[in-house]
This record gives sequence, C-alpha cells and structure tokens, in this order.
Amino acid sequence: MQLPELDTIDLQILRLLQKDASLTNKEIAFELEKSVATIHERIRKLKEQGYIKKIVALLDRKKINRGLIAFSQVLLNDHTAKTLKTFEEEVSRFPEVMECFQMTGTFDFILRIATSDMDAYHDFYRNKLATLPNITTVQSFFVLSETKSITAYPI
Amino acid sequence: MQLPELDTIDLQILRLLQKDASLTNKEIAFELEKSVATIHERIRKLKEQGYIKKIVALLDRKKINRGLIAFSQVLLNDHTAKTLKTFEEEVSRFPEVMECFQMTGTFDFILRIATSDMDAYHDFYRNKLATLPNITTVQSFFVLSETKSITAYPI
DNA sequence: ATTGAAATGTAGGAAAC
DNA sequence: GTTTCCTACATTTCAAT
Repeated sequence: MQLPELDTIDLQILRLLQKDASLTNKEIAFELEKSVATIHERIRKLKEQGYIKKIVALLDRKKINRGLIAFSQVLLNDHTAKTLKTFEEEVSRFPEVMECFQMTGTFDFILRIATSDMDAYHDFYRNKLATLPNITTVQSFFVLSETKSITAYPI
Repeated sequence: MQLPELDTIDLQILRLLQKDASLTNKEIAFELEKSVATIHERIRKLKEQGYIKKIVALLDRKKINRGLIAFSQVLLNDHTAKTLKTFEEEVSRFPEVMECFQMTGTFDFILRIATSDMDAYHDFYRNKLATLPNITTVQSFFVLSETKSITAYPI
C-alpha cells in the first residue's frame, strides 16, 4: 500500500508515534537519522493535514473499574433516516458506550459497552439501552479474555 | 464509582490526559489550580502504578488507507486449551487484526479487522483467516458508519 | 524541505515545609 | 503530599541553504 502524500520518513514517524507518542523529537530524530527541526516540521504537518488526529493516554481499564466489555448487537424495527439518527444520538449519550457502528448484515448497530461488572451492565441494559424507542432485539456478548488489542495501524 | 487509590485530582488528570495527552503539566496545573510539581508527581505515580499504560498518537484511519473495518465472529470446532491458544497466537500475527477477544455466547472469538477495502478484506479472509486450523464458521459484519468511537473512559 | 543555532518554555529533581 | 527553586532538556522559531 502506498499513501499519496506521505514519504518514508512520514510513515516512520507515524509508526513510532502510534506506538509511543511520548517519544521526544530528539529521540525520533536520532532513530531516523534526521535533524530535530525536520522531525518537528514533519509532525507539525502530519497534525495539520489530519493524519494525526490526537495524542491520548490509554488507561488500564481494569484498574479504573471497567472490568467488563460487552459487544451488543442492536436491531431496530424500522430504518427510516429519522429512526436511525435518533438511535445514534441517544445511544451516543450514554457514557458506557465506547463505540457505536452502523453495520451491514443481520443487525443494525454494534455497540461496545464498558462497565465495571455484570450488575452495571444489567443496569445499563435495563434502564438505558432498552428504554430507547424502536429497538427490536439486542444481543449481547461479553469479553472473556483480551488476546490482542492495538490502536496502532501497521503502516 | 470510587477508585481506591485515586483522589479527585488524579481522576481529573486522567480525564484530561485521556482526551489530550499533549497537554503540558503547566496547562494541567492551571486547569486544576495546582502547582506544576504536584501535577508532575501525580502523573509520575499514575504511570508507575499502571493506571496510564501508554501515550499514543491516534491516526485518521481513512487517510492511512484503512477505510474498511470488519467485525468477524469466529467459531472453532473444539475448545481444548491447545486449540484456543493456537488460534489466538496465529490470528494475532496478522497485521489486519486490530483486536481479538474470546467471548461468551454462540461464537468463540470476535475480531476487529482493518483493511483498505473489500478486496483487501477478501484477501485476508481467504488467504489468512480461513487457512487457520479448527475454524468451523466465520461470520463477518462491516462498518457502514462510525457514530461514536472514543478511547477515553468516563471516570 | 532541511539544517544548525538561538531563544523560549517545560520537565525533572532536590530541598524545605 | 505539596511548594519553591534550579538545572537540564525539549520545543519552537528563524535565517541560510
């Protein structure tokens, strides 16, 4: 795969920053055998052009009481633009919802829900998700173990 | 929810860094009305204690040619420890696999696959995923639109 | 677009409270 | 655990190439 605007140096920088954005420009410059100013300018452009969306801290979810991850597949009873939009807006407001994707296939949306435990999920399901209008079915699956979970796209 | 070791200042710091880890200690100190040294010490401890796992750059996946996200549900034909472990190891090696979770319910694993397009997914499916031993079924669903996608846990 | 060097700002550590 | 001070290091800008 080749990306139009990005050369090898850009790709190397993105590779490094996806893994560890606390690297200093000096460290990256050393690694890539370029000057600090070059790295600085490259990163500035990568941010400006939108390749780098944000720099974030990733937390240990178990330590902050988000021990349970559920994937919930939601089927709606109609697919008018209005119903879809309303569902998306409402479900996005719940803090338990980390992700909401509209999907192809036998259901409409997949949600990733993060809660402390099954009691908290139950509460979310009964008192939040299931109260939304136009839901036909919700099928939930729970994470038993996390084999791989990366945010860095191989590029 | 209360976390044992963390006070309000820690939580506020984590909240800020989850959203934007490029904030300087000075900026955080101003926001929380604390000294820079206090913030520095707090963050040092939050890293040391493992609350903050890593600082990463999040890229715009469409710009780096990862336009298609699939969730693939995999069912294996036996559930011996060895089969599970082998599947996990093999599937984790594929660069297209961003996430692999073992799940409760009617299938064994859910994978999040990132590729450039449907052709690339097809290639992954035929030449990589489907070649792994002990797979009974794979059901794939594709992301039509991304309504919400956050990495910051509300705390 | 890349560089080295100058100027500014921030991080990291020590000492005192 | 927090603050103040100090030094080292990092970022940012700029003139030159």
